[in-house]
Amino acid sequence: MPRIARYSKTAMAERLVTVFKTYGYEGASLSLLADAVELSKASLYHHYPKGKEQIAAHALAYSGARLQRYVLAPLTGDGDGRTRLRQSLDGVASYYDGDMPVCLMNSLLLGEGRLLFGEQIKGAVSAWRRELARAANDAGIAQATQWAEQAIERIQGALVLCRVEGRRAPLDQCLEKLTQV
Amino acid sequence: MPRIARYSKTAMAERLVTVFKTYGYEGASLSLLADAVELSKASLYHHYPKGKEQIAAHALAYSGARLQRYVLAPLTGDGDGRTRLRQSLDGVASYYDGDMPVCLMNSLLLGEGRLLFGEQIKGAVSAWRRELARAANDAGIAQATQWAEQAIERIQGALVLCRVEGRRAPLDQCLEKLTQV
DNA sequence: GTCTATACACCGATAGAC
DNA sequence: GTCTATCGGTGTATAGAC
Repeated sequence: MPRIARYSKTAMAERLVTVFKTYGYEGASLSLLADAVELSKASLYHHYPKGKEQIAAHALAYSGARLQRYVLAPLTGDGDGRTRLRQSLDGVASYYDGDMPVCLMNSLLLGEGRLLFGEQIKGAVSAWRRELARAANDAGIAQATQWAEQAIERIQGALVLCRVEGRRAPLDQCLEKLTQV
Repeated sequence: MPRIARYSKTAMAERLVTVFKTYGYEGASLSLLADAVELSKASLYHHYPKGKEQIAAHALAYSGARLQRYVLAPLTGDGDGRTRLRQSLDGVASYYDGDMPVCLMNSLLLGEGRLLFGEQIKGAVSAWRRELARAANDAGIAQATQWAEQAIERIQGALVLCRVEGRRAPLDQCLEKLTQV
Protein backbone atom coordinates (compact mmCIF):
# COMPACT_ATOMS: atom_id res chain seq x y z
CA MET A 1 0.00 0.00 0.00
CA PRO A 2 1.93 3.03 -1.23
CA ARG A 3 1.53 6.05 0.91
CA ILE A 4 0.60 9.36 -0.61
CA ALA A 5 0.57 11.89 2.17
CA ARG A 6 3.72 13.92 2.62
CA TYR A 7 4.84 15.86 5.59
CA SER A 8 7.35 18.67 5.61
CA LYS A 9 10.56 18.14 7.53
CA THR A 10 9.08 20.19 10.36
CA ALA A 11 5.77 18.36 10.36
CA MET A 12 7.63 15.05 10.37
CA ALA A 13 9.73 16.13 13.34
CA GLU A 14 6.63 17.17 15.27
CA ARG A 15 4.95 13.84 14.68
CA LEU A 16 8.05 11.86 15.60
CA VAL A 17 8.43 13.91 18.79
CA THR A 18 4.88 12.99 19.74
CA VAL A 19 5.64 9.28 19.46
CA PHE A 20 8.73 9.54 21.67
CA LYS A 21 6.81 11.64 24.21
CA THR A 22 4.04 9.06 24.39
CA TYR A 23 6.04 5.83 24.35
CA GLY A 24 9.57 6.71 25.46
CA TYR A 25 12.70 5.58 23.62
CA GLU A 26 12.19 1.83 23.90
CA GLY A 27 8.45 1.96 23.34
CA ALA A 28 8.72 4.10 20.21
CA SER A 29 9.13 1.28 17.68
CA LEU A 30 10.04 1.95 14.07
CA SER A 31 6.59 0.72 13.11
CA LEU A 32 4.94 3.35 15.32
CA LEU A 33 7.32 6.03 14.07
CA ALA A 34 6.73 5.09 10.44
CA ASP A 35 2.96 5.07 10.95
CA ALA A 36 3.15 8.52 12.55
CA VAL A 37 4.65 10.06 9.40
CA GLU A 38 2.71 7.77 7.04
CA LEU A 39 5.79 6.20 5.53
CA SER A 40 7.16 2.66 5.44
CA LYS A 41 9.99 1.73 7.76
CA ALA A 42 12.35 1.57 4.77
CA SER A 43 11.41 5.11 3.78
CA LEU A 44 12.15 6.32 7.27
CA TYR A 45 15.64 4.92 6.81
CA HIS A 46 16.04 7.06 3.72
CA HIS A 47 15.54 10.16 5.89
CA TYR A 48 17.43 8.78 8.90
CA PRO A 49 20.10 6.35 7.60
CA LYS A 50 21.44 5.66 11.07
CA GLY A 51 18.07 4.48 12.30
CA LYS A 52 16.18 4.93 15.51
CA GLU A 53 18.91 6.64 17.49
CA GLN A 54 19.22 9.28 14.79
CA ILE A 55 15.46 9.77 14.71
CA ALA A 56 15.39 10.32 18.46
CA ALA A 57 18.40 12.65 18.27
CA HIS A 58 16.65 14.74 15.62
CA ALA A 59 13.43 14.79 17.63
CA LEU A 60 15.40 15.98 20.66
CA ALA A 61 17.22 18.62 18.61
CA TYR A 62 13.93 19.86 17.16
CA SER A 63 12.42 20.03 20.64
CA GLY A 64 15.55 21.78 21.91
CA ALA A 65 15.21 24.42 19.19
CA ARG A 66 11.62 25.03 20.27
CA LEU A 67 12.74 25.36 23.89
CA GLN A 68 15.31 27.91 22.79
CA ARG A 69 12.78 29.86 20.78
CA TYR A 70 9.84 29.85 23.17
CA VAL A 71 11.43 29.69 26.61
CA LEU A 72 15.12 30.70 26.56
CA ALA A 73 15.20 33.49 23.98
CA PRO A 74 12.72 35.66 25.94
CA LEU A 75 14.98 35.36 29.00
CA THR A 76 18.13 36.68 27.34
CA GLY A 77 18.92 40.28 26.74
CA ASP A 78 18.92 43.06 29.31
CA GLY A 79 15.37 44.39 29.17
CA ASP A 80 13.10 44.58 32.17
CA GLY A 81 13.43 41.42 34.25
CA ARG A 82 9.76 40.96 34.97
CA THR A 83 8.85 41.39 31.32
CA ARG A 84 11.39 38.75 30.34
CA LEU A 85 10.03 36.37 32.98
CA ARG A 86 6.44 36.88 31.88
CA GLN A 87 7.27 36.36 28.22
CA SER A 88 9.24 33.22 28.98
CA LEU A 89 6.44 31.73 31.09
CA ASP A 90 4.06 32.44 28.23
CA GLY A 91 6.58 30.63 26.05
CA VAL A 92 6.49 27.63 28.39
CA ALA A 93 2.76 27.34 27.75
CA SER A 94 3.46 27.35 24.01
CA TYR A 95 6.39 24.98 24.23
CA TYR A 96 4.35 22.41 26.14
CA ASP A 97 1.41 22.36 23.74
CA GLY A 98 -1.51 20.04 23.26
CA ASP A 99 -4.36 18.78 25.44
CA MET A 100 -2.01 16.64 27.52
CA PRO A 101 1.40 18.31 27.47
CA VAL A 102 4.39 16.01 27.99
CA CYS A 103 8.08 16.80 28.37
CA LEU A 104 10.10 14.93 25.74
CA MET A 105 13.21 15.18 27.88
CA ASN A 106 11.39 13.38 30.69
CA SER A 107 10.18 10.57 28.40
CA LEU A 108 13.65 10.10 26.92
CA LEU A 109 15.25 9.68 30.34
CA LEU A 110 13.96 6.12 30.72
CA GLY A 111 15.95 3.05 29.77
CA GLU A 112 18.46 3.26 26.97
CA GLY A 113 17.44 6.84 26.20
CA ARG A 114 19.13 7.94 29.40
CA LEU A 115 22.46 6.53 28.25
CA LEU A 116 22.14 8.13 24.83
CA PHE A 117 20.77 11.56 25.72
CA GLY A 118 21.11 11.98 29.48
CA GLU A 119 24.00 14.43 29.38
CA GLN A 120 22.40 16.53 26.65
CA ILE A 121 19.16 16.76 28.61
CA LYS A 122 21.02 17.66 31.79
CA GLY A 123 22.73 20.46 29.91
CA ALA A 124 19.47 21.83 28.54
CA VAL A 125 17.85 21.94 31.97
CA SER A 126 20.97 23.55 33.38
CA ALA A 127 20.86 26.29 30.74
CA TRP A 128 17.20 26.90 31.43
CA ARG A 129 17.85 27.25 35.16
CA ARG A 130 20.77 29.63 34.59
CA GLU A 131 18.90 32.01 32.29
CA LEU A 132 15.79 31.89 34.45
CA ALA A 133 17.82 32.79 37.53
CA ARG A 134 19.48 35.69 35.73
CA ALA A 135 16.14 37.15 34.64
CA ALA A 136 14.70 36.59 38.13
CA ASN A 137 17.64 38.45 39.62
CA ASP A 138 17.14 41.32 37.16
CA ALA A 139 13.50 41.35 38.19
CA GLY A 140 14.55 42.02 41.77
CA ILE A 141 13.42 38.65 43.08
CA ALA A 142 15.21 37.66 46.30
CA GLN A 143 17.20 34.43 46.15
CA ALA A 144 16.80 34.32 42.39
CA THR A 145 18.70 31.06 41.99
CA GLN A 146 16.42 29.24 44.41
CA TRP A 147 13.38 30.81 42.79
CA ALA A 148 14.45 29.59 39.36
CA GLU A 149 15.12 26.10 40.67
CA GLN A 150 11.70 25.95 42.27
CA ALA A 151 9.97 27.34 39.19
CA ILE A 152 11.38 24.59 36.99
CA GLU A 153 10.55 22.08 39.71
CA ARG A 154 6.94 23.21 39.78
CA ILE A 155 6.61 23.24 36.00
CA GLN A 156 7.99 19.73 35.72
CA GLY A 157 5.75 18.57 38.55
CA ALA A 158 2.72 20.13 36.88
CA LEU A 159 3.62 18.25 33.70
CA VAL A 160 3.66 14.99 35.65
CA LEU A 161 0.20 15.80 36.99
CA CYS A 162 -0.92 16.62 33.43
CA ARG A 163 0.12 13.12 32.41
CA VAL A 164 -1.60 11.58 35.44
CA GLU A 165 -4.86 13.45 34.88
CA GLY A 166 -4.75 13.48 31.09
CA ARG A 167 -5.33 17.22 30.76
CA ARG A 168 -3.34 20.46 30.64
CA ALA A 169 -5.06 22.30 33.49
CA PRO A 170 -2.30 21.63 36.06
CA LEU A 171 0.30 23.27 33.81
CA ASP A 172 -1.82 26.33 33.04
CA GLN A 173 -2.65 26.84 36.72
CA CYS A 174 0.98 26.44 37.69
CA LEU A 175 2.11 29.02 35.12
CA GLU A 176 -0.54 31.45 36.27
CA LYS A 177 0.68 31.25 39.86
CA LEU A 178 4.31 31.61 38.79
CA THR A 179 3.44 34.73 36.79
CA GLN A 180 1.87 36.34 39.86
CA VAL A 181 5.21 36.53 41.65
CA MET B 1 23.31 -22.43 34.29
CA PRO B 2 21.04 -23.11 37.24
CA ARG B 3 20.60 -20.21 39.53
CA ILE B 4 21.06 -20.64 43.24
CA ALA B 5 20.24 -17.33 44.86
CA ARG B 6 16.73 -16.93 46.21
CA TYR B 7 14.86 -13.81 47.03
CA SER B 8 11.89 -13.51 49.32
CA LYS B 9 8.61 -12.41 47.83
CA THR B 10 9.28 -8.90 49.16
CA ALA B 11 12.86 -8.79 47.89
CA MET B 12 11.65 -9.98 44.49
CA ALA B 13 9.02 -7.25 44.37
CA GLU B 14 11.58 -4.60 45.24
CA ARG B 15 13.92 -5.73 42.49
CA LEU B 16 11.14 -5.94 39.91
CA VAL B 17 9.96 -2.45 40.88
CA THR B 18 13.46 -1.13 40.24
CA VAL B 19 13.44 -2.51 36.70
CA PHE B 20 10.08 -0.91 35.87
CA LYS B 21 11.22 2.39 37.39
CA THR B 22 14.38 2.40 35.31
CA TYR B 23 13.06 1.15 31.97
CA GLY B 24 9.30 1.80 31.96
CA TYR B 25 6.71 -0.81 31.01
CA GLU B 26 7.86 -1.44 27.43
CA GLY B 27 11.53 -1.26 28.25
CA ALA B 28 11.31 -3.72 31.14
CA SER B 29 11.82 -6.92 29.15
CA LEU B 30 11.30 -10.35 30.67
CA SER B 31 15.03 -10.93 30.29
CA LEU B 32 15.82 -7.86 32.39
CA LEU B 33 13.16 -8.78 34.94
CA ALA B 34 14.42 -12.36 35.16
CA ASP B 35 18.01 -11.19 35.56
CA ALA B 36 16.97 -8.82 38.34
CA VAL B 37 15.64 -11.68 40.48
CA GLU B 38 18.27 -14.15 39.27
CA LEU B 39 15.77 -16.58 37.80
CA SER B 40 15.14 -17.85 34.31
CA LYS B 41 12.27 -16.40 32.33
CA ALA B 42 10.40 -19.70 32.68
CA SER B 43 10.75 -19.54 36.46
CA LEU B 44 9.35 -16.03 36.47
CA TYR B 45 6.26 -17.46 34.76
CA HIS B 46 5.89 -19.91 37.62
CA HIS B 47 5.48 -16.96 40.02
CA TYR B 48 3.51 -14.81 37.58
CA PRO B 49 1.53 -17.15 35.27
CA LYS B 50 -0.10 -14.26 33.42
CA GLY B 51 3.23 -12.81 32.44
CA LYS B 52 4.55 -9.29 32.21
CA GLU B 53 1.30 -7.47 32.88
CA GLN B 54 0.87 -9.41 36.12
CA ILE B 55 4.46 -8.67 37.14
CA ALA B 56 3.90 -4.95 36.59
CA ALA B 57 0.58 -5.09 38.43
CA HIS B 58 2.25 -6.72 41.42
CA ALA B 59 5.08 -4.22 41.35
CA LEU B 60 2.54 -1.40 41.33
CA ALA B 61 0.56 -2.99 44.17
CA TYR B 62 3.73 -3.42 46.21
CA SER B 63 4.69 0.20 45.59
CA GLY B 64 1.15 1.29 46.44
CA ALA B 65 1.36 -0.51 49.78
CA ARG B 66 4.59 1.32 50.54
CA LEU B 67 2.95 4.64 49.64
CA GLN B 68 0.12 3.80 52.00
CA ARG B 69 2.49 2.87 54.79
CA TYR B 70 5.03 5.66 54.49
CA VAL B 71 3.03 8.60 53.13
CA LEU B 72 -0.73 8.15 53.59
CA ALA B 73 -0.96 6.44 56.96
CA PRO B 74 0.78 9.31 58.79
CA LEU B 75 -1.78 11.72 57.30
CA THR B 76 -4.87 9.93 58.60
CA GLY B 77 -6.22 10.17 62.08
CA ASP B 78 -7.08 13.35 63.95
CA GLY B 79 -3.85 14.19 65.73
CA ASP B 80 -2.08 17.51 65.37
CA GLY B 81 -2.11 18.57 61.72
CA ARG B 82 1.46 19.81 61.59
CA THR B 83 2.76 16.64 63.18
CA ARG B 84 0.91 14.55 60.61
CA LEU B 85 2.30 16.67 57.78
CA ARG B 86 5.84 16.43 59.08
CA GLN B 87 5.65 12.67 59.55
CA SER B 88 4.20 12.19 56.08
CA LEU B 89 6.91 14.31 54.45
CA ASP B 90 9.49 12.21 56.29
CA GLY B 91 7.67 9.21 54.87
CA VAL B 92 8.00 10.66 51.36
CA ALA B 93 11.78 10.66 51.78
CA SER B 94 11.61 6.98 52.79
CA TYR B 95 9.15 6.03 50.07
CA TYR B 96 11.35 7.53 47.36
CA ASP B 97 14.54 5.79 48.42
CA GLY B 98 17.89 5.26 46.77
CA ASP B 99 20.59 7.51 45.35
CA MET B 100 18.41 8.49 42.39
CA PRO B 101 14.78 8.26 43.50
CA VAL B 102 12.23 7.59 40.76
CA CYS B 103 8.45 7.48 40.88
CA LEU B 104 7.21 4.12 39.60
CA MET B 105 3.82 5.63 38.78
CA ASN B 106 5.55 8.15 36.53
CA SER B 107 7.56 5.47 34.70
CA LEU B 108 4.48 3.29 34.19
CA LEU B 109 2.52 6.14 32.58
CA LEU B 110 4.38 5.80 29.28
CA GLY B 111 3.16 3.72 26.39
CA GLU B 112 1.05 0.68 27.03
CA GLY B 113 1.49 1.06 30.78
CA ARG B 114 -0.80 4.06 30.66
CA LEU B 115 -3.64 2.00 29.19
CA LEU B 116 -3.14 -0.76 31.75
CA PHE B 117 -2.56 1.23 34.93
CA GLY B 118 -3.49 4.86 34.19
CA GLU B 119 -6.74 4.86 36.14
CA GLN B 120 -5.20 3.13 39.13
CA ILE B 121 -2.35 5.64 39.23
CA LYS B 122 -4.77 8.54 38.90
CA GLY B 123 -6.70 7.19 41.88
CA ALA B 124 -3.59 6.86 44.02
CA VAL B 125 -2.51 10.44 43.35
CA SER B 126 -6.03 11.63 44.03
CA ALA B 127 -6.08 9.88 47.41
CA TRP B 128 -2.72 11.36 48.29
CA ARG B 129 -3.91 14.87 47.45
CA ARG B 130 -7.12 14.42 49.45
CA GLU B 131 -5.43 13.23 52.64
CA LEU B 132 -2.68 15.81 52.33
CA ALA B 133 -5.25 18.59 52.00
CA ARG B 134 -7.15 17.35 55.04
CA ALA B 135 -4.02 17.33 57.18
CA ALA B 136 -2.99 20.74 55.86
CA ASN B 137 -6.40 22.09 56.77
CA ASP B 138 -6.13 20.63 60.27
CA ALA B 139 -2.71 22.29 60.52
CA GLY B 140 -4.35 25.64 59.93
CA ILE B 141 -2.82 26.21 56.52
CA ALA B 142 -4.81 28.67 54.41
CA GLN B 143 -6.12 27.29 51.11
CA ALA B 144 -5.20 23.78 52.17
CA THR B 145 -6.41 22.20 48.93
CA GLN B 146 -4.16 24.42 46.83
CA TRP B 147 -1.28 23.87 49.21
CA ALA B 148 -1.62 20.09 48.91
CA GLU B 149 -1.81 20.29 45.12
CA GLN B 150 1.34 22.39 45.00
CA ALA B 151 3.17 20.16 47.46
CA ILE B 152 2.61 17.08 45.29
CA GLU B 153 3.52 19.15 42.25
CA ARG B 154 6.82 20.17 43.79
CA ILE B 155 7.65 16.67 44.98
CA GLN B 156 7.00 15.22 41.53
CA GLY B 157 8.99 18.01 39.93
CA ALA B 158 11.87 17.40 42.30
CA LEU B 159 11.80 13.72 41.33
CA VAL B 160 12.09 14.71 37.67
CA LEU B 161 15.13 16.82 38.53
CA CYS B 162 16.55 13.90 40.50
CA ARG B 163 16.33 11.80 37.34
CA VAL B 164 17.86 14.59 35.25
CA GLU B 165 20.76 15.14 37.63
CA GLY B 166 21.18 11.55 38.75
CA ARG B 167 21.08 12.32 42.47
CA ARG B 168 18.57 12.71 45.28
CA ALA B 169 19.52 16.20 46.44
CA PRO B 170 16.60 17.95 44.67
CA LEU B 171 14.08 15.78 46.51
CA ASP B 172 15.67 16.24 49.91
CA GLN B 173 15.89 20.01 49.45
CA CYS B 174 12.29 20.16 48.28
CA LEU B 175 11.07 18.21 51.31
CA GLU B 176 13.04 20.43 53.65
CA LYS B 177 11.39 23.54 52.25
CA LEU B 178 7.94 21.97 52.40
CA THR B 179 8.48 21.05 56.05
CA GLN B 180 9.29 24.68 56.89
CA VAL B 181 5.75 25.81 56.09
C1' DG C 1 10.18 -24.70 41.73
C1' DT C 2 13.77 -24.44 38.52
C1' DC C 3 15.50 -25.27 34.25
C1' DT C 4 16.43 -26.02 28.72
C1' DA C 5 14.35 -25.86 24.52
C1' DT C 6 11.21 -23.98 21.63
C1' DA C 7 7.19 -21.32 19.21
C1' DC C 8 5.85 -17.38 16.97
C1' DA C 9 5.45 -12.26 16.66
C1' DC C 10 7.80 -8.09 16.38
C1' DC C 11 12.11 -5.59 16.70
C1' DG C 12 15.76 -2.68 14.19
C1' DA C 13 17.95 -2.76 9.96
C1' DT C 14 19.15 -3.78 4.86
C1' DA C 15 18.70 -5.12 -0.26
C1' DG C 16 17.06 -3.99 -4.27
C1' DA C 17 12.93 -3.01 -7.52
C1' DC C 18 10.51 0.92 -9.32
C1' DG D 1 12.11 8.87 -2.55
C1' DT D 2 9.05 5.21 -1.88
C1' DC D 3 8.12 0.60 -1.61
C1' DT D 4 8.05 -4.97 -0.75
C1' DA D 5 10.63 -8.54 0.92
C1' DT D 6 13.74 -10.25 3.94
C1' DC D 7 17.52 -10.78 7.50
C1' DG D 8 19.17 -11.90 12.25
C1' DG D 9 17.99 -10.89 16.85
C1' DT D 10 15.00 -10.33 20.65
C1' DG D 11 10.36 -10.02 22.53
C1' DT D 12 6.56 -12.63 25.23
C1' DA D 13 4.99 -16.92 26.23
C1' DT D 14 4.74 -22.19 26.60
C1' DA D 15 6.06 -27.36 26.88
C1' DG D 16 7.98 -30.57 29.35
C1' DA D 17 12.25 -32.67 31.82
C1' DC D 18 14.12 -32.95 36.41
